Amino acid sequence: MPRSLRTFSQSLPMALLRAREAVMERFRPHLRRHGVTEQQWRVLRALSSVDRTTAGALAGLTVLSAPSLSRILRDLARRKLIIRKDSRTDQRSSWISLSVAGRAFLNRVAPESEAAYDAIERSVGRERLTALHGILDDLERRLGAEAPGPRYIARRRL
Amino acid sequence: MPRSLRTFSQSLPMALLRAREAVMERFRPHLRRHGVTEQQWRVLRALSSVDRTTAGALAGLTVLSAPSLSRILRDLARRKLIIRKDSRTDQRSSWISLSVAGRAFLNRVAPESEAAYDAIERSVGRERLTALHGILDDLERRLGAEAPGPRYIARRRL
DNA sequence: GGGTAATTGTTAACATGGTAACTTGTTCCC
DNA sequence: GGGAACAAGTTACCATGTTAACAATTACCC
Repeated sequence: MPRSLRTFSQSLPMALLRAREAVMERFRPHLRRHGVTEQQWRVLRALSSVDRTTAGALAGLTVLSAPSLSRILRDLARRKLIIRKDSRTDQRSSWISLSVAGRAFLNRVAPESEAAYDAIERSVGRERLTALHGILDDLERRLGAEAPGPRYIARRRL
Repeated sequence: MPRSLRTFSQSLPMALLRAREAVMERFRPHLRRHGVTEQQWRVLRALSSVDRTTAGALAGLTVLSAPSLSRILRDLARRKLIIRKDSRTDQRSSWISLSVAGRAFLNRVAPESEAAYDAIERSVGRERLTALHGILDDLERRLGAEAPGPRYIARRRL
């Protein structure tokens, strides 16, 4: 087996991509059934944990680029799942929060999501999942410290 | 700290996404400099390890959807980095392989990629990386076995 | 062997992701 | 307090993701 071959299948980005793909397979069906995309769901989930926030902070939390988030927020606002309210202190940005309908939507979908997650935990094992989270967090910390680049938005943990 | 909040930042899909993002940050600059997208690079890398293959198999290896791959192959063929040759036994598909130019391109870019990977290994630690690969593979095996869905293309390892 | 079903890959249509450019507003700092 | 640098968000553009429909070929199986 030539070295290059082993390298490709063992490459970290591919391994992370495949793993994430395998996990998302378990969530996509019911997100689809409820009519939200994966990214929209990320935004709603993030909003469910912060009372209110700005677009920039949301972009960091959800790992979405500002332009993508901008469109997603527009659509979610159209569907009345979120509310935007102008900031008084900074007219460039606005406060974003879940609407009552948005919170109701989350409460409707979240249980299925939890169930899927529980199934994953049963398949993989709690201790292995815990170990995985630990390593992923550590990797992120060790790699994330450098080369923030321009217009970097801190992807701080909640 | 409410439970939902902890759940979001600890969700496995988000953790995998953030980790992959942190890793890709180290590769994007030089891919960009060499004028290939992340997905094009995945295809070239996969081709570098298989002599020749079909579109379906490539889709599995690179975790790209068939339509996306179809476009990418068209573009890479236009740039003369790959070669397509009709199969004799099955006229629906064709054999895809790197061209000489494609191989030269890989040899030019791969060293930088290797250097980035080495830097990651130094930051994270070899044993931690090995452990991570092990857990990711295991997770994939445990989750991937079920629900293949229609038109499933086996994402078998190299 | 011949009709039906399944497979392979492509194209089309539309939503999304990312980069860069742009607009507007804010901060800095002299 | 005024001009330059910076920051937040949106828009424009192009590559990709996704779903469906399609064409061509092959496999099934009666």
